[in-house]
This record gives sequence, C-alpha cells and structure tokens, in this order.
Amino acid sequence: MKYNPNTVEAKWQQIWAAVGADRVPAADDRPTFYALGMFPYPSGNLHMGHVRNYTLVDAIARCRRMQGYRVLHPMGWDAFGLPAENAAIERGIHPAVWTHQNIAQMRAQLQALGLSYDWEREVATCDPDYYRWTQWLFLRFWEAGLAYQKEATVNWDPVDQTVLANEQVDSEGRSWRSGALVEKKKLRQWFLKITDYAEALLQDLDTLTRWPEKVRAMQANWIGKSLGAELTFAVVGAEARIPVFTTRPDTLGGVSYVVLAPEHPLVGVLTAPGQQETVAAFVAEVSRESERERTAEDRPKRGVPLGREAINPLTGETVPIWIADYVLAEYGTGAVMGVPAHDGRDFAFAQQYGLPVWAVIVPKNGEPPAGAYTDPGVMVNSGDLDGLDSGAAKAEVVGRAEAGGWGQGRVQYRLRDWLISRQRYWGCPIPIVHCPNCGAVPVPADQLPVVLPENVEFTGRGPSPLATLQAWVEVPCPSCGTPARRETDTMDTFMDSSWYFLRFADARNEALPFTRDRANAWLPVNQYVGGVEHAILHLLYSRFFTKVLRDRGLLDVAEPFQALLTQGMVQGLTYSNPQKTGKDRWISAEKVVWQENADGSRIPHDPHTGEVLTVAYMTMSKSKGNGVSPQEAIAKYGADTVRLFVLFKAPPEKDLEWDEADVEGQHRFVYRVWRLVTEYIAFAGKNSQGVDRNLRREIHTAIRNVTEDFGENHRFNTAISELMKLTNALQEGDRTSETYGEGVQTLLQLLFPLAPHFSAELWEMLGQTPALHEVSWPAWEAAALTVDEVTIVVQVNGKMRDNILVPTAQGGDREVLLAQAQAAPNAAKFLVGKEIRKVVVVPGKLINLVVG
RNA sequence: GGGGAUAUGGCGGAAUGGUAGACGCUGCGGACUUAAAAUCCGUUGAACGCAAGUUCGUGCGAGUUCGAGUCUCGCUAUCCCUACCA
Repeated sequence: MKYNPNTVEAKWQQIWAAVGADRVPAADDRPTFYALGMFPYPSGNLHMGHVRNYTLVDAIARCRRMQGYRVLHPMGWDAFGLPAENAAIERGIHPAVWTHQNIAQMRAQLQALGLSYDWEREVATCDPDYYRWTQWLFLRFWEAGLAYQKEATVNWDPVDQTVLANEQVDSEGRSWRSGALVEKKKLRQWFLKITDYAEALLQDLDTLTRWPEKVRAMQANWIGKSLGAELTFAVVGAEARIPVFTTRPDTLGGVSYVVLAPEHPLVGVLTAPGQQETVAAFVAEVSRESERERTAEDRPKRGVPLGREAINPLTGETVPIWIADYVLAEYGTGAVMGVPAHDGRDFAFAQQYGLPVWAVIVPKNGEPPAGAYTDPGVMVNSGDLDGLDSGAAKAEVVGRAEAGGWGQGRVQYRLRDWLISRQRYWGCPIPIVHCPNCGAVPVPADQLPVVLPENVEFTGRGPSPLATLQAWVEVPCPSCGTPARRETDTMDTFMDSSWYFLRFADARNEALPFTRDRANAWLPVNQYVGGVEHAILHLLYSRFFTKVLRDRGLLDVAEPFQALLTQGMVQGLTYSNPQKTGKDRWISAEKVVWQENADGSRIPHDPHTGEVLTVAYMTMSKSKGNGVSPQEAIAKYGADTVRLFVLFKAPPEKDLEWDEADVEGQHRFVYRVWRLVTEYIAFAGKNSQGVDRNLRREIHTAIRNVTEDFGENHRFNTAISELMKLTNALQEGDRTSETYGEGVQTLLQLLFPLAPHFSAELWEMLGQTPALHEVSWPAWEAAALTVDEVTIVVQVNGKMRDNILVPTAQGGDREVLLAQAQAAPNAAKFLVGKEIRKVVVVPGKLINLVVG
C-alpha cells in the first residue's frame, strides 16, 4: 500500500479528536505531568520556530502519557497587543475580528502538525472570560499594596499626539509611524511593585536547578543586587544633604567631587545664583536627548558645576558639587561620590574637567595602573585607615558612618518596578475608577469584567481610543456614587501571560481564575519550553505573579516552572550582497539569480546588480526573506517528516539549520519504515519461528537508549538515531524469526511520540489493538541485553593495538585477559623486547599493558 | 566593562576518563533502468602503504592520569545576553 502522508495524518487527527485522546483524563492515582510550550501571539501564521517549540513539547507529552502519567498539555493565545490595533488602523478591521480570524487559522495549522493538545482548555487572553480574571488578579495586587500610580516618563510622538511603546521608536529615536523625533513626557502611570520581591526572586533562582544556567544568570544580572552603603554629604551653606549610594565606601577618602543626576530634585535647591543659567541650559539639553543618545558608548561624559561645595563626612574636606549626564536619576539615590582614582567613569569625567585625582588604595604588589585602580588593595593617604586592607576599610567606614549618623550599609537592586500602563485600546482594561472624592477606587468584583467597548474608531493619532469614549469613561464612583472617570489605560500584555499557565489548570472556572486545589494539583509546570528571548521578562514576571499569589493564599507553589528548556532558533539559507549594507542587502531565495560555472557549480547572483552573493545560515526572519513556510513543508513531506526533521537535526537547545536535503533524508527514513512494516505485514504468518538473539538485543538496546534519551535531557536527536539503527537492524534481520514481529512493534511504539500519525497507521495495519495512543511505553529486559562473548580492547601504553574476544564471564579476569592480550598478534608486536610493568583492566572493556 | 555559552571530518552532529567521528546529509563508485527519477549495495578525517598496517588528528599551550574530545590551569576565536547601575 502506498504511503500518503496527508491522508494518513488527516485520518488520525480526526480519530484522536473524536475519541478525545488528548483530553486530560479524570483524576485518578496516576502521577501528573504538565507539559507546556510558550503560547504564541496570534499573528495569523505559524513559523518554524513555533513548529520546533511545539513539536518538542508534544513529543514530551506523548511520551509521558505512554509512560503512565496523567498529562496536561494545553494551548492558548497571547492575543492582546499592538499588531491588532495596527491592522485596525491600516485596514479598518476591528482588532477582535482580526485576532479571532488569526487564531482560527493558526489553530488549524497547529492541528495539522498533530499536536496532542487538550483543546477544551484553550484560552485567549483577549476574551472577556479570560481578562476578567486578569483584572481580578490585578485587584489582588492592589489590595496587597503592590499596584500603585506614579509619574513616569513615556515616549511621546508630538505629531500624532500619542504615546509610543519602546518598540515603536526606531534606532534614531523617531516614531515608526509619523517619523517625528520622539519626546519624553511625564504621565501618571500604573506600576507593580516587583521590587518588593527582588530578594525572593533572586534567592529562589537557586532552587531552579533544571533551568539553564544562562537564564538564571540573566535573571540574577537583571535583578542586580549590590551590597554597599548610603553615605550622606552635608552642603556648605545649605540645609540640604546629599545621600549617595556606593559599593566602595573604602574609597570615600578619595572623593574629589560629588555629582547629581540632572533630574535630581536637589538641583534646583543647590544651584548657586551665578550658575543658574548654565545649569538650566545643561538640564534642558540633556532632557532633549533620547535615551539612546545619552547612553551611547564612547561618548564623552558631560557636566557642569552647581557652584557649591559638599563636605566629605570622613575627612571634613570640601569638594565641588556637579551635575552630569552619566549619573542616572533612577538608580540608587541619583547621586554619586566622584572617586576618579578608583572608578573608570569618574576618572574619565575628572580628566574631561580637570578635577583632581586622589589615590587612597594601592595594589598589594606592583605599581598602580595609569588610569583608575578598581581592584582591592591597601589603604594609603587615608589617615588612620592607612595600611588597612581595602576590604576591611569598607566595613570600617560603614561602621563610622553608622556611629556618626552620616550613613549606613545598604543593599541596592537594579530591578525597577514594573510599569504596566499602556495608553492603547487592545489590552486588558485596568479595573479602576478615579473619583474626585475617593481617589482611585477598584471596580467591585461582581462588576468584572470591565469590558472593552466595541464601537471604537482607530486613527493612530491622539489619545487612546478608550479615553475619547465618554459613554464608557463616565461612570459613578463604585464607592460614593459621585460622577467619576474610568481608568483608560490598559495593561501591558505581559500581565496576561504572567498567569495563563495557572488558568490552564482550571480553564473553564466561572467563579474564580482557578481553584487552589487545581492549581496545586498541576503546578509547577513540569516542563516548560520556549525561546530564550523570554529569559528575563516573561519568566521573571511569571515568577513574581506566582509568588504574590502564593502570599495571597491562592496557591501553594513558590515557582511556576520546574524545568525550563530554551530551544534554539531555526535558521534558513540566507543570501546577501556583501556590496550593500542595511536592509536591502538581503535577497530572498526565490529572487536569487543562479549562474552556472564551467565546472557545473552554481553561483548565486544579485537579480538587480548581478553581484555575487554570499550564502550563510541565519535565523529566519521576514526582513531576510529566508523563512520556510511550515504549511508548505507539511504539504510536501507530511507532518511526521517535518516533526522528525526538527527533532533530529540538532539537540533542542542549539540552533537548527533548515536544510532541504536533510528533510529529504528524514522523509526517506519515514518511507523506509513504511516499507519495512508493510513488507513484513505481507510476509507475516509464514514461518514465524525461533528467537533471533542478536536482533532481540538490538531491540532492547534501542528501548533502553531511547527511554534514556526521552528523560530530563530530551535528547531527541540521538533517540531518532537509535530508531534508525533499529530500522537498519530490522532491514538486515531475519523476517522468519518471531523476534522480528517484536522488533516491528517496538519500533512503532518508540516512534509514536515523535511521528504519531504514520506509526499509528502502521500499528493498525499490523492488526494491533488497542490503538497505539492507548499503548504503554515498552520496557527493556536486562536479560535480552546479555552477550556470550565480549570484545576486549588491547592497549599497549594507552594506544589501541588489538581486540580479543573472551567469554562474558571472563571479561574481568585479569589472568585470562593478560594471557590472550600477549598472544594477540598485533599487540604482541609492541611487546617484543619490552618488560610489562603494569596491567590495567577495565572489566568487559579493555586491558592496557604498560611496557618500558 | 560585566555575565553566559560554544569550538570535533566537506556539513549537521555522536561519544558514563577507556576503539574519536554513532546516526544522518553531501560527494564518489556500482546495481537496477532503453534512459532518468526513486530504490538498493559499497565507500567517504588526513598522510604513507599493494596489503597487513603505521603515523597524525577533537581551537592553542601546559598539567593530572596507565589512558584526556571529556578533568585542572592559562590563552585565542566566535556567538548570545547585558551595560555609564556607582
């Protein structure tokens, strides 16, 4: 019978859906397993990155089902966000309509891959049934004092009169839509107090032993814990005091100036009369610069003096006070003590403006470097601290500061509170009403959800569409009934995705986002799989949510994701013209002009200029035109081949090169199995007799190795190579033995999690019942793995010289091995005239003769 | 500047401190075919050799060990993340 992937795949997808093969089974005494891939944004089309991500999770989920777990394997949609609003602006289609169309299309694409989702738990974050609970959870944060408002800087497009997201500002600081230079503007914004959890988020990284080291390091860096001190400088002739944060209190004696951020609140107070204009001009100039300009590398540091002096609390010396663009208002106290001798940035600044450099630490041995000396050392020029180790001096200075009331030790985190306000329509409305009497009042739970109004006009200009809808905005205060106004900001979409894994545990609950029991039953996610691009934000926010919800008594787990796998990118063949720079150097594959050389090799050329192109594998992206459509690949080869290819070509965490020849190779493998099994079926029943011990050993070796490869490390690439070996062994094996049938069945069982459709079909054709998705994972028999004789490697001085064959029982017998090794002809050559000084035996493996 | 990762044939990649290169791709040779495709068989790290085999070989340099791709120390290169974070 001819193998037609598309027919076979459609058939089994229908069968599994009809019998509910992928639904979470009712609770019983089996252990649970929660397998999750990061849910996608419904752009409308699946790309290869999705295919790889979800195939990995599916293989894990299917294998765990066969191994006797109750598996939760859900899928949903991260469905709020800007692209839907852009579609509305550009094409006049409502974001909800556009989004739901895309979801329908992508759901069909996922289904064509044969992914074993429990679709009854599907969620879309833009549906009121979901975002109602996002709002409900926001109010739990509010109750806990973890949601608050404050002024914050936003990107403001002066032409369109609208707020822009960071990703809508290009590298030159211009609006993507209007092209106007983006300005900074202060607006009152909502924040979540993630900084309250900085220490817990940092500490618990240690418990995530099955996360990649890389991701844990990235999160730790992002949280950025620094141990140091806050020290206070008094100001000559003024009441004000300047607190600074430093990690190097030992260098306090070397301070030659104090410097504030231009935005520091004390700037106005402290500026001397004669410096008013200079300072005002500098502050204005800095505020005009974009973040990018201000933080650009190798840009000279700039500043101006305030015309006033501060008093060094340790030495009593006076030093000038400056403001400078290299000091950040948001970090620490927004003020820094300038120690040019021991800080690279301060050194550069001091050089620029001729400020003095006073060294107070020298290396233990050797000469101090020409620039700043930032390593530990010995104190000098520091009065009674001289001779002290700089580490000890740190503690001493902090001790004196605490005793003298001018400072104390302090922990500083780099992590900032999470700004969740977005001035847009297509997001979850923040369930708050602003009342002139009561202030910010939460919308009562029984009035949730605050539903997004539908009759909205999208222009891309002016304030958020929500703010212009008077009928929606104007409501009575839930508390006192006074006419009040709804909050018109919506939430960052990361809010929606910070708890979706909890909703899947109880997706159809209409009374709560989830019950505590269900959450506890399924969480933490046993295996989470996604791209490393979410290593910080999504994963950190989800951890934060989980900890807050635990502290609010909504569930009992401290961490949402027990094991994390960050899969590599999918790369495509990429043609670029080295003569060009920028976006137009990429030539998509179908546009490349091929010219044949005399020797038959084909060289790619630019279709416009005729220049020779370079070829490389690069991450697939629209702009490079190097993407491969999953739909086309599935139509051409079938989902099983595509699945096997993405699993085989590289280990999961490495980048994967989409190579058509390798896809063909995988297709050949599928066909080979098909032919092998159908030929066996045609043959079966004739002469089935006897056990083929060698074949049986290969079968059970394959079971053992594949089972191990399906463990925590998810080595699907080597699992598939084991299956290829088993296939090769069967091809060479004796069909008349009864072992052959065992081999064929085992092959299909092991293949099922990876390539479910055609293995299920062949299983059925074999006449096996029940259907393959109900069959459990095979176990290997230790007895089947034994051999009568083992090959022992003979080494002389550690070099392989010969092999000997000995009965298994004697594989560790020193005398036997030594005698045979000396007799082995090729080894013997290297023993002539030499004395054996030592014999090393590794039982069952090798014997090494050390001679001299 | 800080952090993380990686380095093995023509290519993707395998190798609990014990036969380096499994498995696959490509290339080459052959079978089948009127021919081609498909399929099947053989071969495919380098050098020397008729062969048996020998020598070299896992980015570079040391070290530990009977034995190192693997462990230790020191470098180099590439990639990714992050960054005036005081």
